[in-house]
Amino acid sequence: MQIAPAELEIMNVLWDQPGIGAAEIADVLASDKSWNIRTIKTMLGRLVEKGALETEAEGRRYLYRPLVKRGDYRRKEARQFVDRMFGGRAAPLVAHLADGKGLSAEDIAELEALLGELKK
Amino acid sequence: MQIAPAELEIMNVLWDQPGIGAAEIADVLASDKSWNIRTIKTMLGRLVEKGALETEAEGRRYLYRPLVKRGDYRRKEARQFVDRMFGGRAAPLVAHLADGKGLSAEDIAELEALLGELKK
DNA sequence: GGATAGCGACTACAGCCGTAATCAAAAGAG
DNA sequence: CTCTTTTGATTACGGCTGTAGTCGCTATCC
Repeated sequence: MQIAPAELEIMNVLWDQPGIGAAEIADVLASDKSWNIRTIKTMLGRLVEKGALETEAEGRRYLYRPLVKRGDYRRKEARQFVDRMFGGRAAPLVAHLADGKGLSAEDIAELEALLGELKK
Repeated sequence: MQIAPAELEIMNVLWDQPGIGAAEIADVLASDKSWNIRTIKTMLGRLVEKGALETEAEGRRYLYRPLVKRGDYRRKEARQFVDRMFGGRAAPLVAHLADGKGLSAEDIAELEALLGELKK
């Protein structure tokens, strides 16, 4: 399943707070996006159509809930991205992030811990 | 500048072998894509229009050469991707790749070396 | 020297995306 | 009950993508 960038913003809200309605989503997004509520509803409709969300009627409105797990989606996208951009090699990706100062000290510590895990 | 996935395939060929023509690109891609030469030419045209490629006339054909550096492009895309999918944190991305067995032993070794560098 | 093959330029077209407007129904305001 | 507001449903529309087809020109093969 294919989730467009703008749709992903909606999914992110719903992954954090499953089971809310269009208006609540608009409220959450209002802080950094200036999307018309219409726009949000259009994207909700498309996401339902795609099978990424399910709806539950609550009175005369819908509550939305993800059908796709955030982790699963991220995993799939991460692999696709690494394949497209780096021929499937993860190391160059990290190298690029590092190079562009995309890694905080915290990230580095976390990565070290991760690698420790992986070596076992 | 925005390079679409299919266009990126073309760019990858040209980053490896700058200064070749449409037919050569088609040859290189023939192994894993089944793109009509027309399709390739269309994408070349769009890439030139976007400023991602420059052309040099050689007789009655063009040779193409990237104007965008592979490293620069990758860096930008990597950051965008991490922002979109992981809220800007690189560690979760690597964790996901690891989880899905996207990391070879070689990758892990490479990452360790990288982290060693970064800690300095 | 006429037919053919290969080239770039232009055109096509459907599907997806971002961004919404319009519409109809229902629910609440008076 | 009638008017307004809210909500989902349907429709719009231009730009980007993937995937070519057509046109006109020129170099080349008989």
